[in-house]
Amino acid sequence: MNTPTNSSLLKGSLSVMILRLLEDRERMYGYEITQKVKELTAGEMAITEGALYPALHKLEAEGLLTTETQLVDGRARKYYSLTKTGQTEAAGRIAELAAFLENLNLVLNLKPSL
Amino acid sequence: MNTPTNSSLLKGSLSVMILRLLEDRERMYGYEITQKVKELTAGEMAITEGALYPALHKLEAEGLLTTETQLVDGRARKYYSLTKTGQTEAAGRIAELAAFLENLNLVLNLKPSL
DNA sequence: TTTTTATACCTAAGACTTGTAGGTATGTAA
DNA sequence: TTACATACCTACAAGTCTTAGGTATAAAAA
Repeated sequence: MNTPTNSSLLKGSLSVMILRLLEDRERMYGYEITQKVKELTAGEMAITEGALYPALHKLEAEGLLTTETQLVDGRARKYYSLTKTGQTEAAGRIAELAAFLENLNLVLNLKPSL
Repeated sequence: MNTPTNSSLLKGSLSVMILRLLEDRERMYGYEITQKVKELTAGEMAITEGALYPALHKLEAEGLLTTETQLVDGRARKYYSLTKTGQTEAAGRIAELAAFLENLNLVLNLKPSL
């Protein structure tokens, strides 16, 4: 397994990534999220657990996520899903981030390098 | 003057925006940067001065920027330019951010909404 | 003439997110 | 039996940003 090149996230993006992943899936558990992100980015992006779990707990406290714990192969998994409020909020926050990224690109004016 | 819709930045992007703007320009002063960002984003993105000036000072302390103060119309302007080190570092940090943004898009998998 | 707006710089305090660095525990492979 | 993958967690420090002030000059509006 190769070491991720991007060790740090842009602060504020993690919770939106979580919400976006859960928009497309019924439910996910924490460890699964870390693996899915690695998979989607070909190992280039790593979600640290020290950031992930507090983020999940905060989204749950905000009422955007609900949990159900399940025992699989003798190990406890905590599945997270979007609440109804979470679905609405997710759409809003994702749109907000998308708008920001468009503006960021306007400022950066990056030339296509490939 | 319309109120910016994006009140918050993705933490970490500001310094790269500054470096990118200075890549294309000999020199800029703080206030000019805030106006240029507004202009480029049609007023949607606002750089707060409370974030901008500390960021400029840090980049200068890191040796990436140099300053020259000039009096224009009775008001002092502090012009910032990239140092030689700054030019190298700018290229690196911009590439790093671009790579991160690509990975972020892979995770977000945003559908074209317009 | 006085007040407001635009220009132009600055800092302090607090909120918030993240990385580092630990910890616990089970199942499986070496 | 040792290491690795799975699976959860927290405390602390570092860093960036927003909010909310401050100072000062020039020009425009009231």
